[in-house]
Amino acid sequence: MALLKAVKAPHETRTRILDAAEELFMQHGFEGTSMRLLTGRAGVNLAAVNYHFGSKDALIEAVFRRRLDPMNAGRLAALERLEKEAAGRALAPEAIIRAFIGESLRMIEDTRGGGRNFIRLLGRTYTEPAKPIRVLIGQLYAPVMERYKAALERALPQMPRDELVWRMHFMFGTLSYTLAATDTVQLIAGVKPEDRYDARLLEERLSVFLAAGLDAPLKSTVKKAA
Amino acid sequence: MALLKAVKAPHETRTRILDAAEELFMQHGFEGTSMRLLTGRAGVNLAAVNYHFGSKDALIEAVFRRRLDPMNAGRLAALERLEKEAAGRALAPEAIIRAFIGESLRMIEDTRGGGRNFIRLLGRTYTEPAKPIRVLIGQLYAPVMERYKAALERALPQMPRDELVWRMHFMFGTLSYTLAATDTVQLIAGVKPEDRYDARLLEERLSVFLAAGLDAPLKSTVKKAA
DNA sequence: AGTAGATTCAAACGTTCGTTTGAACCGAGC
DNA sequence: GCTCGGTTCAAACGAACGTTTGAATCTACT
Repeated sequence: MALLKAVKAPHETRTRILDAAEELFMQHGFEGTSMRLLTGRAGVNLAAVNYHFGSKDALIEAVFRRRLDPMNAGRLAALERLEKEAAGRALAPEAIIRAFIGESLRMIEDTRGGGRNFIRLLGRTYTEPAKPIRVLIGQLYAPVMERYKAALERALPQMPRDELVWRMHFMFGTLSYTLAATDTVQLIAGVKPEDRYDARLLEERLSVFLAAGLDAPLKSTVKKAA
Repeated sequence: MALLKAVKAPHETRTRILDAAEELFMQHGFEGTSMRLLTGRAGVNLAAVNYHFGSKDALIEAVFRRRLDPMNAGRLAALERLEKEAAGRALAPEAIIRAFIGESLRMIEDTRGGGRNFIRLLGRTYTEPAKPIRVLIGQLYAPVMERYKAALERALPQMPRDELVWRMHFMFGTLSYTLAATDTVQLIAGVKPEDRYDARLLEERLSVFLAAGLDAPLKSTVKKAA
């Protein structure tokens, strides 16, 4: 029957390539990772990437889709769960923030499944110069961002729309930089190594920091400097 | 006499190369920018980069040093000016933040001199995978970071050192992401185009947001989830 | 005018890149 | 037992890469 076909390791080669790509793209970037290095690490033939994915660019897209689609679905689900529980009452901004960042942070504890590799790769990619990748990321994120923007607008009805959009940018920047750069460019000494991958602690620190920034009182007048 | 040599355009070729590199590295990344594209844009011969800088890597380093050395010197000077004015009294955290980010933001208004290109390039580079570049950036920033960390420790004596270091990371991430990604990954729709390069407005928004996050009250106990 | 040093130039160097090719291999279905 | 679609393989493709070369050109000083 159709149900029984391909029992063992249905897409093993595909998966091995995706896993190796995740790790190597994170370490060396897209252009810095050659097909020979990648296929060597994955233990597959050089031609396997082009056979299974078509091209290197298509592989990059597949790497993102594999993780980002469920992650963003999780973000939407978390927000809806939150709104259901609230049953019409206003949501606390910090709860919305936690729903958004929690999904990323939980992946950073996943050392086995390679989720951490992906999260750090993702953080890198927000500032990626290559245009097709930027467009892809933008497309994959657009629905989530719209949804969270709407939720925050309801949670902070008194805040001007302009200001809220900027603060969302700030929040998003903090998250992506924290995920991507804390263990690469060590600009500020003093982070305890054991705290670096403690997702629970990081979620606490981030959400407290971000919630305060998001709720910061507006200065009604821009003070004029001398 | 030795004083009179090379009167007109002392290092014109060097400067043209640095300017082109700044722009192209920002647009296409380091590996995505070939020497042929770069020298073509600069209007110089293909061999000029190797003649004047030695190698592509050395050019990259020169690009950063040209802007980062004076920028970080400016940051140190701004902080010292602040402390001198305070004459021993405690500094407001927000003032320290403004001293730090102001130096970057002023460059983003410099469309003529290419400062904006560099600032955006810099934002990209914090998440750069290539190790030599990470090391270089770390070296160039280390003294400034130590200095600002000390200043913030004095301004916020009640805050645990661990927490402060993380919050500095968050702040730095927000700044670099904001500078790097505002017009590339437009994840959140709604930013008015005319506000995007208004350094004055951006400094207001950023410093209010960051100061609130930095000052956020600590949760004394990490609440336990079910 | 002549020369030495610095700079520019066109051309080529060897290497590595992503991709393609066509044969070899595999496991299930008539 | 044989065939056939799916997959893997070694080998090669042309293009693009960073760098080097050696002659040509320019500039400043005797």
